[in-house]
Amino acid sequence: MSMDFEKKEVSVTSSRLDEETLFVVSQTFKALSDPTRIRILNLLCSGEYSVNDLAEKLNLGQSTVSHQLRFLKQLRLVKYRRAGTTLYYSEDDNHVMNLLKQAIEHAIHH
Amino acid sequence: MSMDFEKKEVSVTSSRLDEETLFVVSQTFKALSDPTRIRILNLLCSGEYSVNDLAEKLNLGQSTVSHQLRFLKQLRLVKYRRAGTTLYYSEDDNHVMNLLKQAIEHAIHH
DNA sequence: TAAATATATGAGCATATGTTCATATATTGA
DNA sequence: TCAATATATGAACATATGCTCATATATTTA
Repeated sequence: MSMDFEKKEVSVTSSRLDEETLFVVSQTFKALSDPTRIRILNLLCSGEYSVNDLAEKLNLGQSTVSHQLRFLKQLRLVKYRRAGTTLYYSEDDNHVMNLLKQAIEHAIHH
Repeated sequence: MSMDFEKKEVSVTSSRLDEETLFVVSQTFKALSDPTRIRILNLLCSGEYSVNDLAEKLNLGQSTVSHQLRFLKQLRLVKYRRAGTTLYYSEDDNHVMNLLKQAIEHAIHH
């Protein structure tokens, strides 16, 4: 039925976390820790959207969306394609989107 | 060799996120967005530890660890067992621990 | 019951974060 | 080139966050 996601145990590579790994991991989760960013990423799951599209659909200010997209773009979680003066944003990190989807599924079904 | 973790696509149940789901998801990721909490949870992957154990092993203040454990306990990510005056903390949410492990694996191997 | 040990808690502080407002920049078409 | 449209940016502000210090609480043992 295809709403399955992985429940298999994950083995731990290293118990010690080096500084860089710690930073990357915390930054990744920080990106997913804000409701506005979650809503943006969740919408981008369903395709491309311009900044104004996102702002309208999510009822947010244009500036708010733009700031958050800059944040997400900096972490390479989203990318954009230009068409005239319009920028169409889309997801750019399957792994992180998968983490988000897992958390959403888990939250909904519990 | 067992350091595999899931890479399968996850399907999306709903494009609209209700307030509660949004809150739960953001809180979950917020818990994982701080280096100190990541280090604590990562250590708890390998078993039980008292507050002082955690503080020593991670070179943190006792109060810092206690405050963070309260945070994690409130979200039911950890639980504890009492033995005299000592409280032994351990993980209490396989799903969230799995999210953390996936992110760590991904960060290390990229 | 008092001392020792382990942990929890609250206040205070510095820093981080997210939004808003105003404005700058960039692209297109007349 | 100028106006229109879309987006980006920076400053300012309120709030959230995480750590430290001092102290409170709880359990055990003498």
